[in-house]
Amino acid sequence: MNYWLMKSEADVYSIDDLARDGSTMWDGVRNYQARNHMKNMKKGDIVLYYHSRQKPSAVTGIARVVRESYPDPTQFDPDNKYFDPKSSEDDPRWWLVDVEFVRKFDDPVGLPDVKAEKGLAEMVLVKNSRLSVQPVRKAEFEQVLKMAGEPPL
DNA sequence: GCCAACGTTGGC
DNA sequence: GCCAACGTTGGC
Repeated sequence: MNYWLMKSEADVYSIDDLARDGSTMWDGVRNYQARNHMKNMKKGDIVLYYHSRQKPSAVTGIARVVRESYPDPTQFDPDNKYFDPKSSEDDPRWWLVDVEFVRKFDDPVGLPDVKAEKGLAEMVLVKNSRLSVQPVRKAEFEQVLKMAGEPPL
């Protein structure tokens, strides 16, 4: 089983929205690296849920992959903001997964805390702040859980 | 709200 | 195939 981190802006789709909906399509990713990570996700993989562009940005909970990659339907819809005229149903360019709610942290782990933690210095989140879907090492996942004061999964 | 870092596009 | 121009992300 693998671990990942996925970013969302809290006012666009927060961990509370995911808790309410139960599960969601992770649509709208238009970055090849992020897409490739989603293509590699397996059912049951665990996801750290991260809120970006807020004060402070923070890991706010945990989600789980419930459906492995399939074409992002928004790329084919001309009325959708994520429409991609260069993509086709025969050869889709963008793929996504479905994730389900697992847990919301009572005490989110803020980015400054992540950066201050020596054991997390190699996290993609610290090294490349722009990637919206990124791999996480098992030890990193466990460290973040510990910092949140959360019991193991 | 600013702007640095990064990714993509397109002219040549 | 290079690289300047442009657009977007996201920390601050």
